Amino acid sequence: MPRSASARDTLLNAAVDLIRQNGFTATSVDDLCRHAGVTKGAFFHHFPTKEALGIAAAAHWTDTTGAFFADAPYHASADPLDRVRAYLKMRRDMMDGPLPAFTCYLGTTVQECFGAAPALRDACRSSIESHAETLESDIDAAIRKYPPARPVDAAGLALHFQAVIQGAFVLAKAWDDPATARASMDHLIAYVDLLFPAAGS
Amino acid sequence: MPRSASARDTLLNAAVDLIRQNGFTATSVDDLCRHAGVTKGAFFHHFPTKEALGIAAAAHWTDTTGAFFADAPYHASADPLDRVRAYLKMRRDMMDGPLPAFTCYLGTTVQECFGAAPALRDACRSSIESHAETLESDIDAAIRKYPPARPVDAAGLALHFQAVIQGAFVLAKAWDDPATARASMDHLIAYVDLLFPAAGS
DNA sequence: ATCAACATACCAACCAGTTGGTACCCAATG
DNA sequence: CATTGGGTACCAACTGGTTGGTATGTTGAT
Repeated sequence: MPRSASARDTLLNAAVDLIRQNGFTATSVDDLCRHAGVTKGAFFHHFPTKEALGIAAAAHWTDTTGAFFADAPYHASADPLDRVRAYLKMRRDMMDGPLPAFTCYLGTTVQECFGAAPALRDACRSSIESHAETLESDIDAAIRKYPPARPVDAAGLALHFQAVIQGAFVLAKAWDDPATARASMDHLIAYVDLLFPAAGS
Repeated sequence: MPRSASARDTLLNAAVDLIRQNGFTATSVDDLCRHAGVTKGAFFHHFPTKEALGIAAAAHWTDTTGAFFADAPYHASADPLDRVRAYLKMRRDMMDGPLPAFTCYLGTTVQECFGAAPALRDACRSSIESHAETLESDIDAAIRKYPPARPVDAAGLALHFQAVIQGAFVLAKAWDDPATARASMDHLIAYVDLLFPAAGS
C-alpha cells in the first residue's frame, strides 16, 4: 500500500465510472488508463488481467457503496419496518439525474461477463449478496413485529428488493429516463405496505 | 424478402443466441458469421453495420417472442385477473434450464449499448414497451373488475412486471441459478394477489 | 444483361498483454 | 554516515492477434 492514493485506486474509480457508462467489454484497458491518467504498464503492474481489474472493482464498489449505505440516515428510525421503508424510499430518490451516476456497476457487469468470466460473475454475486444481507436483520425484525399477509423470509425478500432495483435500472436505461425506474420502486414500496398490513399504510 | 430462409434470418437467429450468451460487444461479426455459416460479405450485404444487425435482431426478437406469447395458453381464462396471473406464472415457469435459453436479448443488450448506440437502445425500449402493451388490456380489465387495494394504472403495472422480470434475469445470471429468479417472480405474483384482494388469493 | 445474393481477400485501427527499462524508497552493511 | 542492494511503483514502446468494415469479385435467377 503506497502512501499516495495512486494508480491502483485511480484505476478502480475510473473502472467503476467507465464500465457503468459503456459496459465491461466496451471499456478498453487503454480507455481506463487514459481516464485514470496512468500508463498501461501501471495497469498491468497492479492487475494481472483486465478481468482481475473487474473483480477488484467489484470489491471496491462493495467497499464504497457499503460505507455509503452504512452511514445513510435510513437506519435512524426505531421501528424496523420504518427502516425498511426508508431504505426503499432512499433508493427510489437516488434514481435521479444522469443514468450512469446512479446505476449499478454489478448489474451491468454481471450481465456481460456471466458466461465468459465466472470469477467476475461470482464477485458481482457476492457483492450484491452482501448488500442484501445488510437488510436482513431489519426485514426479519419487521416480520416478527408485524405479521405479514403472506409468509415471507427475510433473505428472500431482501434479494427481491435487489431484483426490482436492478430491473428498474434496466428500464431506466432502455427509456433513458429515471422516471420509469422510480415508478417501479413505488410498486415495490406498495408491495411492502401490503405485505405488512398490521403496520398501517 | 427472399423465399429462402437464408443468410439474413440465420444471422438474426445466431445474433439472438450468441448475444444472449456473451453480450453484444463481446460477440464479434466473425463469431456471428461462423455460427450462422455465412461469410462476412453476406453479413455486410444485409446489414450496413453491426449496430444495424443489433437493431434488426431486436425487431426479430419482438416478432418471434411476440408470436410465442400471442399463442400462449394464458389468454384462455375468462377472467382478466386470472389471465394476468397466468401470464406471470408462465413467465416464472419459463425460468428453467440453462440461463441463455430463457434470458432476454433486450435487457442484456440495452445495458451495454445505452451509452454508445442510442438507436439500438431505442429499438430495445420499443420492443419491451410493445410486449408490455400486450398486457395492458387484461390488467385494465382486472382493475375495473376488482377494485385494487391501491390506485394503479395498467401501463405502469405492466412495465413494473417487465422490470421485475429483467431484474430476475440479472440475479439469475449473478447466482448462475434460475431459482433466484423464480423466487422474485413469486414475490411479484404475491404483489398482484395483494393488490386485488376482492378476487380472493 | 441485370441485379440481388452471396464469397474471397484484404485493411487500418484497436485489442489485451509483454518487454525492458527508470525512479524512488527503505533497510542493511561497512 | 555513505553506500549498496533489492523491492515497489511506474512508464514508453512494442507485439501478435482480432476488430468492424471494404473492395472486388462470382453466381444464379429473371
